[in-house]
Amino acid sequence: MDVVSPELNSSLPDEIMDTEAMAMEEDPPAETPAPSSHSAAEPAQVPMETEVPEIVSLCPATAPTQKTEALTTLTATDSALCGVSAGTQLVVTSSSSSGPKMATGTAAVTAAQPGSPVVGQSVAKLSAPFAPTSPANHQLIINKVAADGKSPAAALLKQEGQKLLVTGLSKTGQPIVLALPNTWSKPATSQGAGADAKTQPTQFKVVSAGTKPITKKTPVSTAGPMITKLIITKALNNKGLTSQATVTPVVTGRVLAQSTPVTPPRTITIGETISTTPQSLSSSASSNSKVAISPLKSPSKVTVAAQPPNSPQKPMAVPLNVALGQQILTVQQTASTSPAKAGSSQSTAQTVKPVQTVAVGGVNTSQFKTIIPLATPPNVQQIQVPGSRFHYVRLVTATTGNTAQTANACTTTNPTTIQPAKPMVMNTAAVRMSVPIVPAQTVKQVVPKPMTSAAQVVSSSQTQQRLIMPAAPLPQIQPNLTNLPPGTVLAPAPGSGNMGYAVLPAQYVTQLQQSTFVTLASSSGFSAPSSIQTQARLPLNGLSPSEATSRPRKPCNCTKSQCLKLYCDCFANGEFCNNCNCVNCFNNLDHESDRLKAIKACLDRNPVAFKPKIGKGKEGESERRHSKGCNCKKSGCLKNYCECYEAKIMCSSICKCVGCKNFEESPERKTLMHLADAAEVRVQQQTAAKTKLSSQISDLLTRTTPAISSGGGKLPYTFVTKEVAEATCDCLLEQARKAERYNQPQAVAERLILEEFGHCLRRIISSAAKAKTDCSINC
DNA sequence: GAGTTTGAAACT
DNA sequence: CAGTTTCAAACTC
Repeated sequence: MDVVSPELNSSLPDEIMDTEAMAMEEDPPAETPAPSSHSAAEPAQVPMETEVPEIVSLCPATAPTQKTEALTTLTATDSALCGVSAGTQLVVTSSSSSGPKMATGTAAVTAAQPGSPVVGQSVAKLSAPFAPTSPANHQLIINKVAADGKSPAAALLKQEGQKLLVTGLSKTGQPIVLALPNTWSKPATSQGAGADAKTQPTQFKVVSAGTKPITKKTPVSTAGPMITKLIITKALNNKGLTSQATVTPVVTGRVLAQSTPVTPPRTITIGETISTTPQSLSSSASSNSKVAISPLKSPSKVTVAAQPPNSPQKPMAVPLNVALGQQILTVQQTASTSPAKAGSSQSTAQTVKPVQTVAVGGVNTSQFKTIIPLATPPNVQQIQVPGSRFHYVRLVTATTGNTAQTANACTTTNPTTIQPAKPMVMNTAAVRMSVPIVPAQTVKQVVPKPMTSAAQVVSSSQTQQRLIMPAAPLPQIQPNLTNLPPGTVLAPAPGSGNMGYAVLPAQYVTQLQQSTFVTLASSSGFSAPSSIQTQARLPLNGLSPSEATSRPRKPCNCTKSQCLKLYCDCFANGEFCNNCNCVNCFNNLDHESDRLKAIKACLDRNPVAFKPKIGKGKEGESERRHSKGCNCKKSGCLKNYCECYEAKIMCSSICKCVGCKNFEESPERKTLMHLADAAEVRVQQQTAAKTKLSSQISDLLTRTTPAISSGGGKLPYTFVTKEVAEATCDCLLEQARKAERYNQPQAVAERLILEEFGHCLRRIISSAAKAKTDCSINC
């Protein structure tokens, strides 16, 4: 598979690079030692990267004979994993044998495939010594085994009892879930197979969706620095549910190639079945028991959003039509609502999951990395990088053969959901695309706005999405990807033909994420909503995640900038204009070329133009502060003209403002804050009151809604019917006549009438209550 | 809603 | 880098 050129890699954001950094150039696949050898104590030399915990790359070398395609790539950074990589060998064994039979407790990850070459030497090694077992059980168990059983890495894992959940899709769309149980430390039964038999490795259950046959052998990218993140790439051979899992080549760095026959989706669970760890997604970020695979410094936690296995029982297919160029790709997402099935080989669902989401959670949920590859070629991987406003989409082309296969799989899975679409003709060489596409705030759980441009994503429903990319080749622009806003199309990687880097607009991703998350939520039993929201909530420009999430993007009103300058908030936020009031807007895919140029121009002027302005301040200072500081002169920094005030932060030492009143002790600021708080409270109260009133009215209507009787409109619970009103009036008139008859004063007459009215009301109410009671009894 | 004010972005 | 202009949002009436 073709991979991004080194140049592009170098230009990628750090987060991305970290993920990719694992490139295992050192060990060509062919030279990869046999799995058995890996099981030995020989520790792989893993390049350590900075503070980030060493990353383990579970990338088996590609067997010379294997023709494979890049599949699922899991990237994770974790101390535990790092420890593993550094000190121990990771053998990934995919095996159909039942999980219980698998050895557990060691630091080795084994991928079962007899005879399959294993692991890159650079780090963790993937070996495949599993006796192929029952096909029905498409479990891949990755056992982490210390070479000598005393590996520090193993110890680390045991000590922390971390949990690793990795879910992803193979390139062919097969979901792969790696779950590292928090029961790391718990010794399990020894594994009889492989060199790991002596060890007591913790079990990794790897269940993946069936893979497709890959006809093409793609080059593996060796370029790029060593990754600090864990990259697990694996292809499973599920052919006919009986085939052996094949761990193939891996990719150092980026894309893994692998050839495997198409099979039902499999879920790879490390350590535990998904069903046993339902909380993983939702609570992963906050759970200390989990191993954090994070590009950031989160040594103790690794949270990887899992892509739930397809479940035949309740498949939720989310077809995604992607038009790249003039071609349309159909991507279908299938979610399973029955997590228990995840671990079983029967996961079976014939469907292929095109979308892969890998969320690498940092500490406290604020750091994530999400990769959502689309099953169809090119695979689209969404990467949510912690600390970045943008979401990155990684597009990996697949072979045409795969494309057809994917389409078929989708059809098989859920024909009704499949959208007629042309398979995209891709170059045989796979191209990885990594570009920021969406500001974090856009990844919120809100209904995406409909795209106004035909060239943009069209979402006809929650289950259908269409990405349309410009047909014309885009300029060979390779802006600084680190700060690249959405919508950019990058120059094609060498050998990738026309393929380029396409940046999807925020809406695209929002929609895509929604569907993906829904899929995740419905399957595997995780509390998807929470996890999704957690993932989606990244700090944006100083706004708390909740704020960013709840605040809808304001439409711009640009008239002269064509929305291609930072004046435009949409553009500045890396979004396409959508439902805006702008005039002559170029901030859309219709003008992708111009947009790219504008982006490049902005980046030329300011390399960090698209980075959040609100970031962490110096130590000891406020947690959040404006990266550049404001320059207010007249507003006293107490109006929204001031970017600091607007972000609800106080001015800092780097501000150049004049007459600043936006500081902690400022009485004006306090007053404003109080007023603002009071106003907010009022609004909340009003909202609550309205809600309550509405609820009460609704409830009242519900309770008093009369059932129409057959007799002409009489309603059992109606207090005042026509007859009752007439009778009441008669009573009142009778009182009036009585007063008149006895020449009573008017005041007395009025009193008599009112009293009678009161009597009538009481009788009406009493009758109504009785009728209601009777009805409730009879009905 | 029109006009004004404001400060960031863009330009020189 | 500083000064000026442009621009769109925030604000006022």
